[in-house]
Amino acid sequence: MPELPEVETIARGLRPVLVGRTIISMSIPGGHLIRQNQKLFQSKLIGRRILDTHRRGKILFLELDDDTLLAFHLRMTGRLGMAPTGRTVGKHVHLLLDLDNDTTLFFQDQRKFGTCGYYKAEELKAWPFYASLGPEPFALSARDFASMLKGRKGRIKALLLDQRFVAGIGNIYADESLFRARVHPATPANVLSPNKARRLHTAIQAVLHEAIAAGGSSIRDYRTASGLVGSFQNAFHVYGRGSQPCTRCGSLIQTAKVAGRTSSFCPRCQPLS
DNA sequence: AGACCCCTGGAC
DNA sequence: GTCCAGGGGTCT
Repeated sequence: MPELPEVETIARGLRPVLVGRTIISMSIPGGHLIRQNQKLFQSKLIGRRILDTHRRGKILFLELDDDTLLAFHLRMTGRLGMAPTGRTVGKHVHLLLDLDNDTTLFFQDQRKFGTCGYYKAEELKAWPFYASLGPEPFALSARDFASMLKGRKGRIKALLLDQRFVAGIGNIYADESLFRARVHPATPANVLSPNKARRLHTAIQAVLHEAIAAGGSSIRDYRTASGLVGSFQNAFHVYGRGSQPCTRCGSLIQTAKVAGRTSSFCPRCQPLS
């Protein structure tokens, strides 16, 4: 599932092949997943040059040359990739942007949870989800993180998954960060000791950095912009490892629903204090 | 805080 | 055939 490291990997992979290219034609098979009127969408995008790519939380942006942006949210199974123009890309393709060098950017999404939206830069803050995003994890100091936990009675796992609290973390990286910090996912945020809060902050940044360096985690669907699998799934300690032995202590990894999500943790390394 | 919804396909 | 995966929206 594309979370921060996967979206960052895609944004970096697309940058060298998209920057400077102009959109010369496009198609919207099926018409799903586009947040705006299709004709309007089409009339705005043809002729636009792509200036850069960037990521905010789990959103991937293409910056266009008239101070507008194309925003992709890949949700569960969304995928962005490049192909020679005209080549059949496969099933579940919802948007094709043909570029001026006989390549095509495609947006594929088996489960159709993903979205694509077109925004004027100054109108972006009118998108409620974007406007309410919390800080980027790498821009968050340990001190600020600790103070954000104060007064939050909810469970720490729910908070990590809340994009308004901190942007970009999903189920995989929440579980892996909590394991590394030795914090139980159901711990109320406001009872975390200063020491544990600091460990968790360190763990989040380390896990995300390592996952980006590994090109993300490929459980099933995720691929980089050039179609490669990531490798961070090989470094998982808890995610998807229910009833397998803990890599640290050998206890069996447990699973439980926390914040409506399957959560994997080591009952011995991550005691509920 | 939890339930349901969106959607498809893999596991059983 | 049933269950499950889960990001975000919405409703209770």
